[in-house]
This record gives sequence, C-alpha cells and structure tokens, in this order.
Amino acid sequence: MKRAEAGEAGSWPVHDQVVPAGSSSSRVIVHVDLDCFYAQVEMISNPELKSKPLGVQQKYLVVTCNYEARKLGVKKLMNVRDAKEKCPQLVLVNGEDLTRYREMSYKVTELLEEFSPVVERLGFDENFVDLTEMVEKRLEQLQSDEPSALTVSGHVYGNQPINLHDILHIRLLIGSQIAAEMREAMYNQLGLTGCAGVASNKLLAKLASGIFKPNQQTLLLPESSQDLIHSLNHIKEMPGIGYKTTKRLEALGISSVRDLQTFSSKILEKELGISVAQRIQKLSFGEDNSPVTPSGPPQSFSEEDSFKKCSSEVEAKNKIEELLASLLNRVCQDGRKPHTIRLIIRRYSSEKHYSRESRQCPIPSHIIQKLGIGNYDVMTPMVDVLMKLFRNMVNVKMPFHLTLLSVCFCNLKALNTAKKGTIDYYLTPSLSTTSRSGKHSFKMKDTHMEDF
DNA sequence: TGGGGTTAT
DNA sequence: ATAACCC
Repeated sequence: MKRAEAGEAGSWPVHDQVVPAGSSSSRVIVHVDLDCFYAQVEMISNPELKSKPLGVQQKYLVVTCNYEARKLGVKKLMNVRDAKEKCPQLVLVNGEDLTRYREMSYKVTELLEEFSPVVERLGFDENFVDLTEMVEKRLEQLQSDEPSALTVSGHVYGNQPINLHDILHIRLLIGSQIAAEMREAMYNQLGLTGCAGVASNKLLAKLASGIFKPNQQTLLLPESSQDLIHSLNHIKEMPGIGYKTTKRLEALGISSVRDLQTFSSKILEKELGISVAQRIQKLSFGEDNSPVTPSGPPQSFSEEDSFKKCSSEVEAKNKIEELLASLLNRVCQDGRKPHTIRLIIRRYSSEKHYSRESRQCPIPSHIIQKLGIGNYDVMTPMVDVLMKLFRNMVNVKMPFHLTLLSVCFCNLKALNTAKKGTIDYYLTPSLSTTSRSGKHSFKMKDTHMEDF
C-alpha cells in the first residue's frame, strides 16, 4: 500500500530500502497556517467588512478577529464585553455555524493535495505537507545551468546564511519555493492569505510558520533549530505539551525548554509514563519523527451547542433534534454512512474544569440504509435512539443542569464496496437486508439500545 | 472559553 | 468511555 510506504519512509529513517537511494533520511516539511481564518472567510463573504475591525463571535466570545481589530487591542478568545470596551467600533459576526469555514477549509486541503497527496490537517486552518518527494523530483530536474533557480523564498530564521554546497540547505530552499507557490495558489484560487514554515520535521515547521506573522513564510535551517526551540519562553508553548502535561511538569520544577532537556529521563518516565516522557523530551530537543499522516476524509461529524442551562428532557430533546437535523444534512453530502452515534453532555459544575460524559451505540442497520435518501424518515427513529442514550446518562427523575449537548456520527464506512469472495465481503457488516444472515457482533463494546 | 477535530489508553 | 492533544 502506498500509504504504508510513505509512512515508513518518513518515520523509520536508517537501514531501509524504502528510503529512495541516494537521499538521506532527512525530510522537508511545510506547515501552512491561514491568517485569522474565520475572519478571512467572513470578509470574502462580505467584502465591506475588509476595511473594518472585525470579530467572529461564538456565544459571548470573540473567537478570532482580523488584523484591523488586533491593532486596536482585540485578542483571540476575548470576552465580547471586553472586546467592545477596548474597541467600540468592532464589527461582530456570528460564527457559531461552521459550515462555510469547514467548506473553505477542505478547499485549502484539496489545493495542497494537488502539490503532494501527503497532507495532514490540524484543525480547520492548518495543514502539514511532506514535500520530501517533490523536492527530490525538482532536484533531479534542476540542471546546473540555471543559477537563479537556487534562491530562497521568504525569510530565513535568524538570517542564517544558506550554504549552497550543503544538500540539506538546498532541499529546504526548494521547499521554501514550493511553500511560496502554495501560498500563491491559495491566494489566487481561494483568496486566502496565510503563513508557512519549512523545516525538517512537523514540530520545527510549525514553530517556524509562527515567526513572521501575517502572510509571510520562514525557512528554518538545521543549524538554527536549537535557537528556535530555546526562543520559547515556556514549555507550554511547545506543540504537543498541553495543559495537563504542563501542570505536571511544573510540579517537577520544569518550566523552560532547557529544564526539560536536562531533566532525568528515568524520573520523567516514572512520572509521565514512558510514552509521553520520551516523546516530549525529544520534542524539547526539536526532534519529532512523527510522520505527516494524510488526513483523508473526516473520521467523524459532530454538532454541538452550549448554553447556560438545560434542565428538562423536552428541552434536551428539542436541542438534540436541531443538532441531528444539521448532522443528517452533512452526512448526506458526504456519501459515506456512519455506523455509530454518540451523545455527549456537559453537566453544570460551579468551579470544576471541563468534563464531558458520553454514551454511544451502533446505529440500527435499518436506519443506516435510509441515510442516503429521505432525511425525514430517519429523524424520528434516530431521536429515539439518542433519547435512550440521554436517559442512560441523565436520571431525568432527578433535577439536572446541563450546559452542553453534542451529537456525533462516527465509524464511517464507504457504502458497500465489498465484493464477494474478498476478505472485505466476510468482514463488512451487510448494508442490505437479504445477504448473509446472522449477527455480525464483532467486539462492539457499545451499548446496544435494543437490549434496554 | 467555542465548536469543532484526532489519537491513545 | 474517557483523557489527552490540536485549532
């Protein structure tokens, strides 16, 4: 399989004929990061907004804003009240419906996939692309008769000089040229601006893309990678080290990148587990062997809504119906069929940080069949399933107070490509009622709602 | 903190 | 089913 080869070539450097002959194991990775993505989409929808300070609002938060607004002191995830106080002229648009953002997001990913199919999405506004193969091809084509062909595009981190005799420099330089072409294509074809970082792995490419901020790109050469990671003021700025790990590291007296580099590996493994410990300690040295994993189509679809209070079953049912209706439209567009449905809630709790509970079950096969077509036939039975999940989580005879409801479709399967005689035929749960009798029970640990 | 996503356990 | 991570 092509995917497996690409992954192995990327993640398992040494001894391996999978790595193209003559090349080192070193990769060329680009991280592409759109500028204030939601705000850009809104300005494309309504060009009159381009000249104004603009914020995108979800509930009482300004989740992102354009650079006009940033100049006037508005920050991402700022309270609407604070933002208006800072910037009374701020124009706000509601961004709770992600449909147009999601569509534009996939257009960007598809555009990048035309350069190289190995594109990994990170959220709606970031993509990694493994340019290693593309760079190799350009190197082969590049005969020494064009001297001006070897000039870097964009910034070089630390203004480090490029050594044209160093093959690693040359490869990264060509990566910077491809990155510039990608940004040009995004602007010409989609009207979007963004940043790019080019480096030898995902961590460094991501850090590099954030150096020069709107609509610029930066190349990181290997000799400067230590400078880059030590320019981080705190370990929490290291991608891959999140809120929880940061707290645990701080409890160990680790706060800077150098603290983490020099901390005892043995003790770190005991505290965080061998997997996390080894991974983040490598990150602290700027090492990241994780491959760019092609995202492909989404693994799940979900819709959620948060609110101050939901305390009755009827109220919950109405909200769930809304979420489900939107989801059915999306799943219909996608073409594949979800085989699992999940309901997620968040209970009110005065000061406790963030905890969600969920229940999931297989979608009854008779509902799955009707998914592609008439959307209204499936509403009622699906709501019934969801309300059973709801009552499984929430004791409706007791008072309750929810602040979020979410419905998720996952376990998506392409419809019936299984051919008789293939492995797939015997492993794929039937989508038609007539073939292959019996229960395909597998090891589904899901709650089967029919059992209740 | 919103309204999403992913992978690992 | 939850917990961690990312935006």
